[in-house]
This record gives sequence, structure tokens and C-alpha cells, in this order.
Amino acid sequence: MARQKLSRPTDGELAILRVLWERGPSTVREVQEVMSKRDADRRDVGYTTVLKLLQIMTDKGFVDRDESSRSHIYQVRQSEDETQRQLVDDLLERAFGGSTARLVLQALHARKAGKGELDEIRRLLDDFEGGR
Amino acid sequence: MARQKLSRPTDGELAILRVLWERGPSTVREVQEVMSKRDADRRDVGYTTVLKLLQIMTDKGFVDRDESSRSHIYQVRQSEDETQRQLVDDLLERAFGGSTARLVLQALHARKAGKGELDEIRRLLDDFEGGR
DNA sequence: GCCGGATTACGAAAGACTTCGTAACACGGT
DNA sequence: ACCGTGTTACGAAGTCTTTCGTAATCCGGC
Repeated sequence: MARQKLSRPTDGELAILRVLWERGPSTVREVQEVMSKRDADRRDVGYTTVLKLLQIMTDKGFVDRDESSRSHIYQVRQSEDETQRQLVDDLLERAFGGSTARLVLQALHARKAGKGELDEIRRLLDDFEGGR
Repeated sequence: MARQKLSRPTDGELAILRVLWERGPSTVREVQEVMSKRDADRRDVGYTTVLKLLQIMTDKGFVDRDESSRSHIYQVRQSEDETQRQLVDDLLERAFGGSTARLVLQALHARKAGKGELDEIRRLLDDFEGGR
């Protein structure tokens, strides 16, 4: 019963997607436990909350559900890359007037990227320009 | 009657912020007209909707209101840079596990950045590394 | 001083998001 | 076959966001 084609995941949904990207296909309990440990500081999310979100995400088409075993197993439908690309593209449009350079500039300022990261970014630029 | 210190602007709020960044201090009508022209394709936002959003944004502390003239004049409180930095930092945290390099990579892929933009980004990297 | 047009203020409706209580269901052990 | 535990299903509450109808207010012109 898929509802819509593509919208961006909400904050709660994204938190779950990150767990699924990291762990691969998982049950509700597995997701919930990782989230409880990860955000030990924040108030942790209840089991049925995670379940509900996963049900909604199934409905939206963000994840697939394998119901063959007692505990259903959820897995992402879109790769981490695709989702991140979509999110950054969306932000680019909504807040940066489409200027990639400007977004990169602000990203560098937001987290004082260290030398290692700067070098890595340079390498990305070379690769990107080379393989076009 | 400020309500909160810092949260990210919603989509509707961001659309208005972009107009204020571009035009500088503006009245409701000015903002509304720019938005109507800009999003000629999308259903345009009504006057009282823009007004309401600006009132809410005043409440949240995103904008200041000058009530000295008949038509109130709104202006941003936080610079475009600061806001964009906050947004990109937020996305970095929520979706990229804090990896700036990964975000840049996906940004490059999302919009096939042209040679011009790539060069500009390289220049940014040089400046950034030089002036630390 | 009054009227009309524009502006602001107020509140409500509709939808999305998050949370959780509770019921229904499934399964393993005894 | 029954019970207890764990899982899924359902629905509702509370908040936030966007939208807009309507009332109240202001001001310039007559």
C-alpha cells in the first residue's frame, strides 16, 4: 500500500535509516536497541514508536518488510548514497539557490574540517573531474 | 515574546528567508509578490499566509519587526551565512555522520557540477587551508 | 469627521509527525 | 491444551506547520 513516490524522510525516519544502513536488514528490536545505545543522552525512543515508524516507512516505500519470520525484517529500499544525494540536492535547492560551491563553503566552515578531510575532498574533486 | 533559541527554519520559513536575504528588509506585500513571481509554477502563497509566517518567525526570533511605519518591515536576524551553516551542519549530523567529505561527494553527484564550479571549490579549499 | 482600501491580529482547520497505550496475535515450553 | 512472553496492529493524543477566513485597526482623501 505504497502512498507516495518520493519525499524526504523525516527526522525520525532518517534516524532509523541510519541504523539500517549500518546494520543491514534488521528487526524492530535490533533497530530500537541500537538507537537506545546511540542516543544514550537523548530520551530514547520506545519500541512501539520504532515499530510504527517502520510501518509508516514501509507504506511510504522507504523500506521493504520481510514477513516470513516471526519478527519481521526491514531493509532499506534506496541506497545510502541515493538518499544522501536526494537530501543534499533538496537542501541545495531550498537554501543555497543551487550553488554547490556555496554549500561546500558553508560545510567547511560549519565543521572546521581538518587537513585530512580537506585532502580527501581534493582527491574527490580530482576523481570527479577525471572520470567524467 | 521569543519562544526558542535555535531550531531550523521550516520549508515555508526558509522560502521567506531567501526573499529577505535577497531584498533586505521588506514588507509583507513585497515578500509575497516576490514569492508569487518566483514560484509561478507552484500554487502561490496567499498574503495572510506570508503575514502569519512572518509573525511566527518574529516569535521564533528568526526576524525582527520594525513597527514604526504603517506597514511593518521585517528583516532577518541571522545572516544568510550563519543560517546556511546551521542547516548544513544539521544535515551533516543527521544524515552524514558528520563526514564533510562524504557530503561534498554527494553534492557533486547530485548536481553534475560543471568545470567552473569545480574550480571555484578548489579555490575555496585553498583559501580555507591558507587562512587558518 | 467619515469612508474605503490596505494592513495586522486572531483563531481555526487540515495535514503531517511522533509518541504511546492497548488489543490482537504467534509461538515455545510445560 | 494452556500460559507467558514477545511481536504486530490499531488508533488516538499532542505538537507542529501551513493555510486562510474574518475581524479589528490604521490612514489618506474627501
